Amino acid sequence: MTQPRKTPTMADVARIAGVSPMTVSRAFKRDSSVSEATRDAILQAAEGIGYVFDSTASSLRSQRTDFVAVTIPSINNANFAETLRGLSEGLKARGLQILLGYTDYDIHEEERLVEQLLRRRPEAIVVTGGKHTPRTRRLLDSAGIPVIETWDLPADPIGHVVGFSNAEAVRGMIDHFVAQGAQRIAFIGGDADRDTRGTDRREGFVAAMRAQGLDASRLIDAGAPPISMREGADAMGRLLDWLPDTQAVICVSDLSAFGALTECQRRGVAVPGDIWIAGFGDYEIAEVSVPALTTINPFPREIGARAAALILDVLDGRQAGPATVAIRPELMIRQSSK
Amino acid sequence: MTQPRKTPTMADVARIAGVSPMTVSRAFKRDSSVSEATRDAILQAAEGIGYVFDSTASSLRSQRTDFVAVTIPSINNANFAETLRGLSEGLKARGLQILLGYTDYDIHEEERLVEQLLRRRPEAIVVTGGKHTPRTRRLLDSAGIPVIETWDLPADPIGHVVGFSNAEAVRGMIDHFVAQGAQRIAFIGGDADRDTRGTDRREGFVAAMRAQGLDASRLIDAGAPPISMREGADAMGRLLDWLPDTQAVICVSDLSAFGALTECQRRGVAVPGDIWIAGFGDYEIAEVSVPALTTINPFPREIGARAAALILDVLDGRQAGPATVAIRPELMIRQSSK
DNA sequence: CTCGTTTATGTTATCGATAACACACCCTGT
DNA sequence: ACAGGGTGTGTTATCGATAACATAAACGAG
Repeated sequence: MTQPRKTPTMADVARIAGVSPMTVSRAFKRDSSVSEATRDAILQAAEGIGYVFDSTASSLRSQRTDFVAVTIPSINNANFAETLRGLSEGLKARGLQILLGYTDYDIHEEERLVEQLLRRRPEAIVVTGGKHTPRTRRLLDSAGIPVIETWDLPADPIGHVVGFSNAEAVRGMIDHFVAQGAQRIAFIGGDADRDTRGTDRREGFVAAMRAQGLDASRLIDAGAPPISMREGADAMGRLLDWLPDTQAVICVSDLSAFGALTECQRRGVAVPGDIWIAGFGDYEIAEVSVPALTTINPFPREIGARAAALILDVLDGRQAGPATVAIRPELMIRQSSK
Repeated sequence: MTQPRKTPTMADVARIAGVSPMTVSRAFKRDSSVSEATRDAILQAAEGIGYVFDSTASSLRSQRTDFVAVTIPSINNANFAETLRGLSEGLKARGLQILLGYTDYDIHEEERLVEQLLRRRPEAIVVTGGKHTPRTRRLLDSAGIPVIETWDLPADPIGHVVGFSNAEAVRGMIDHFVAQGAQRIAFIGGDADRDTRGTDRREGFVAAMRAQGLDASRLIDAGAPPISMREGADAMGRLLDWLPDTQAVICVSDLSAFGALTECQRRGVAVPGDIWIAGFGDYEIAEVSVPALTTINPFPREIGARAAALILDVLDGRQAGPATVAIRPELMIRQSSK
C-alpha cells in the first residue's frame, strides 16, 4: 500500500527504454514484431518502475475488452460453479476474462445485472436459462455480441444455446421408477415460479406422470430457491406425514434429496427399502452418501466448456448462424432407488 | 443478435434529446443537477435507440472503474462462495462490481491472476490468505489501492486484514476432544503445502497436540486441495486400517469429514460410539448429516461483509491506517463428537 | 432595480493505449 | 546494381465519456 506519486504509463516506460510508446505497446502484446532485445529492455524498464498495463485505456481504443459476461442464479451451487469452471478454462487460453454476476433466481435482478454487465462492453454474454424479462431480451438482442443461453432449451432462443430439456430429463427418471414397479411417485421442489429450471422439472414431472396414467398430485412445496438440504428434509417430513404410502420421490436437486434421505434416517424409514429417492444434478454428495443417490447428471462442466468453445468459434468467424448444442443428461442409477 | 450499424454513443442520445453530451452524462449518474424533464427526455431517447452506457470510456476519463478485484482459491467451495456473497452484497449498494478470479490453491497462479486483475485498475483488491509470491507482494504493495487479506491473520500483512488464525481454531477443537477424554487423535488433510490454510490447520494440530503432551503423528494425507468427500472417505479408510485404535479425527474441512463419516457407515464403525469426527467450515452438510458433524464456524459470510465495509471505509476516507479485523471462529459441537 | 446566488446547461481538453499509416533499413535474387 | 519484400520502429489521430471551467437564466433580497 505504498502510495507512489502516480501510476506510471506506457509513455514513462518508453522514455526509460528509449523507444516510442507504440513500441512499448507492441512489446506488451507478444505477437507483434519487436526485436527480442528491444522487448527485453522494455519489459525490464516496465518492471523497474512497477508499470502495470492499463486494460481500460487499451479497451477503449481497441474496442476490445476481452471480457465475457456470465450470469448464474447462485454463486453457491456446485452445478453452476462447474459450468463456470468449464467456461473459465475454455476462455482463459484466449485471454478472455469472465465478468460474473448472479441473479438470485430472479429475472428482474437478471435484468439489472445484464444491463450492468453490458455497460462493460463484453465480447459475449452467457446467461443461465431461457426465461427473461422483455427488456432483458431487448437488451440482449441489440447488444451486438454473441448471446448464449444455457441450462435450458428455449423454444425461442435469443441466439446460441447450450443446454438440455429439464422436463425431459425428469421424464426419464419417472420411466425408471415405473419400470421398477413404482406408481405412487411424489415430487419435492419449489412451488414458486422463481426457479425456472425447477419449475420446468416440476412441470415435466406432472406431464410425464399423466402420460403414464398416474396421479401427478403428490407435489411438495419446498419453498423458494435455492432449496437447501434442510428444506428438503422438511419437505420429506411433510410428505411422510401426509402421504405415507408414497413409493418413490423425485427431488428438484441432490441437495434436497440428501436432506430428504436424512429425514428418512431420522425416522427409521429405510431407503431404498421403504421408499426410493432420486435427486438432480449429480452433486458429489449423491455419489458419496450412504445409500448413494440416484440422480441425473446434466454435465454442468461440459455445458460451460461447450459454451466457451462456441464463443471462440463465433468470435473467430468459424460459426456463422446461431447454434444449438443439446446436452444429453445421463440417468445415474444408484442404491437409493433399487 | 440483430447487428445494428453501430453501437450508439452519448453524442447520439444528445442529438436526439436536443442537449449536449455533457448533459446526457449528468443525466446518467443520478446525482447531478439535471432538471427532471430533461432527464426523462434523455433517458427516453437513450432507451429509444438502445443506448447502453459505456463504462470503459467513463472509467478511462474519470479514473474510476468501480471494480473490486477478488481472488479465491476455488469457485466450487461453499465457504468461499459465502465470503463472496458477503462481499458482493456489501459492495453492490455503492455500485462496485466484483472482478473475480480463482487461483486453484496455487500462489503462482495467484501471481498471474493478481497482475491480470490489476490491469483492470480495480478500486481495491481482496485476496484469500496471507502467503504470496514475492512478485505478488510487490505488485500489491505498489498498486496504490487498498489491499485486504482474508481467511488468515498474516504475521506481516500487506495492508488490511479480515481473518482468523486457522491454527488456533484447530487448537480449540483439540481442547474439546481432550476434555471429552480422547487422547489418540488423528488429522486428515492435504499434506502438500499447496492449500496454505489447510497447512496452517495441520500445523496447528501438531502444535496443540504437543502442547497437550499427546502424540501428534497421526496425520493422514488426503491429497492435493480441493479435498473432496471421496478423498475424505479414502483417507478415513486408511486411518481405520492403520490406526484402528484412533479415538477422534479432525478433518481439514466438513466435506472430507462427511466423506470420513460415510466410510465409517460403510464399515459399520459407529459415530460417535466408536470414533468421533470433526470437520471445519460449518458447511450445510455438517448440520444436516446424521449424525450432525461437530465443526468450526469461521463465519465466511461475515468475513466478506466486513471486508466490504472496510473497503467502503477506506475509499470514503473514514479509515486511514491499515486495519485488522479478527474474526472469532465458533466451535459447533454436534452429535459426531459426543 | 440591481446585484449576488443558485440552477441548469454548454465548451474544451483530456484520460492512456493503439489502429492506421508511413518509412528507413537490410536482405535476396536476377 | 536495382527492384521487391520483409523487418523493426515512429507519427498522428482517435476510442467515448467527463473533469474543469464557463455561462445563461431565474430568483430573491436589500
